[in-house]
Amino acid sequence: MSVSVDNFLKNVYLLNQETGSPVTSSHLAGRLEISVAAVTDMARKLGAQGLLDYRPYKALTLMPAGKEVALKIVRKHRLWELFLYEVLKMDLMSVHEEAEKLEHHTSDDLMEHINRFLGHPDFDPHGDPIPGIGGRIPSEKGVVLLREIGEEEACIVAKLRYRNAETSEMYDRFGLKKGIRLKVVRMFPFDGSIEVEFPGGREVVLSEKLAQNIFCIKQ
Amino acid sequence: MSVSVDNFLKNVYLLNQETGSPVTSSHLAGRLEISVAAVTDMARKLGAQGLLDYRPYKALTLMPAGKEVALKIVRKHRLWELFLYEVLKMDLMSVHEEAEKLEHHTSDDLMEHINRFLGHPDFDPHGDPIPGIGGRIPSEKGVVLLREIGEEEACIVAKLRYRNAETSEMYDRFGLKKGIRLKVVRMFPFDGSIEVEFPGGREVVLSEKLAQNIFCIKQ
DNA sequence: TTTTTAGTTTAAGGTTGCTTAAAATCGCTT
DNA sequence: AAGCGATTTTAAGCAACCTTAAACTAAAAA
Repeated sequence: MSVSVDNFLKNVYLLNQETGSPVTSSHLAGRLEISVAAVTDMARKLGAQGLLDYRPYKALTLMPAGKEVALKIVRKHRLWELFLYEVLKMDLMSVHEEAEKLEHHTSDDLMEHINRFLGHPDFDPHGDPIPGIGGRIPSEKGVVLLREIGEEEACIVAKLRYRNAETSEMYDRFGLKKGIRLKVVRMFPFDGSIEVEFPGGREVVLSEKLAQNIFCIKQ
Repeated sequence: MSVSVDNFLKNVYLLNQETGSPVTSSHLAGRLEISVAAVTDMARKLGAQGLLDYRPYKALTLMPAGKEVALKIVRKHRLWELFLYEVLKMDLMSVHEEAEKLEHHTSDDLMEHINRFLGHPDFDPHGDPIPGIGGRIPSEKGVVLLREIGEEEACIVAKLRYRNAETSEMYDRFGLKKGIRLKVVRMFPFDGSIEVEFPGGREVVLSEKLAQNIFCIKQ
């Protein structure tokens, strides 16, 4: 499997997970930062290999073999992220970019050494589940979007979705971290923004766009 | 820098180090397992970029900028090898192949995190020196080829040069390891083979070809 | 139903890094 | 000094992955 193929399949998987909607060529092209034509090309090729269900003008769906490849790469990505963060003490902001490269050049054997070293973890430092070798995904019971928490209710941040360097920077700026306790003060239906209270009493308004990447567990 | 460019420069450097003789296109082609024509192509390209001193029909020499690239890759390779061996407890036989891939996809920042984690080491698990960031190479004072040791003299193995999976397997088979004590029993000028005694009295004859990869320190 | 338009596919072409095969050059031997 | 064998370069071409631009489709709007 080449890097391009791996990345293609991985992003079909992730895009579908994150949006919950069918993956179109243009979505994927945007995410991979390549032309739509290049997506069509690759999709047809992977279709022929039985990795992708490709039918002209239809949404892209992973076939079982393709999903297996995707999950393996996601596993490697998330294990690397945790390793870089926990063991090498790298900045949470850099681990994504590093893992993005390493994931494609890591043998299964090396990955299992890292897995063992980490003690077979279930979640990466952003709170995302690490798929198992068999493809099983650790459950995130009770984890919901911040917007699902009612006003005046408290919650524990369980997952801060990585979008790009900017989101990470904003998390940092606000002091948002996995495990932190937040109280939802007010929701503003007008623009979907949410006011929360940090431990210590500091109150902050989070934009809808940012809040959509914040997951937590009701308390 | 692409992987191919990195590998090209690295192997010009290593080939020159190991043989001590000028690096020809065919030598390099053999080592990189690509055609001689491909070497010429790349050499001309790197010449134009000021990385390599390329003149038709002449031996290949690194220019300062190219040597810098080469040393950086060698540094990354050897740091990774040590890390995989010491921290992740991987097999000495596999670390080379893994490092061969990782070295090209590791940022300077990540590398320094690993360097720090390892305590700024000077030698990799095969005993090869790890170039510093400035390109300084830790000295290997007193390290000589096994054949330089006189008969009836003892020495400590300092370095077992990695050639391929087979050499590693042979080291294993014989029980050759960095730090082990050997006594040279006899040298056979006929075929260059060397008879050595292991701790415990076991005596073994090593072929010239194998012995040429064994370095040690006189005792 | 027809038209519009957003989205997708096809077509033609570029770059990188490789290949094989033919031509050129080097430098040694006689 | 000329020729020969070994090495290197040039030439032509291929596969992967990408591009832009033109042609096409599908599904919503008129």
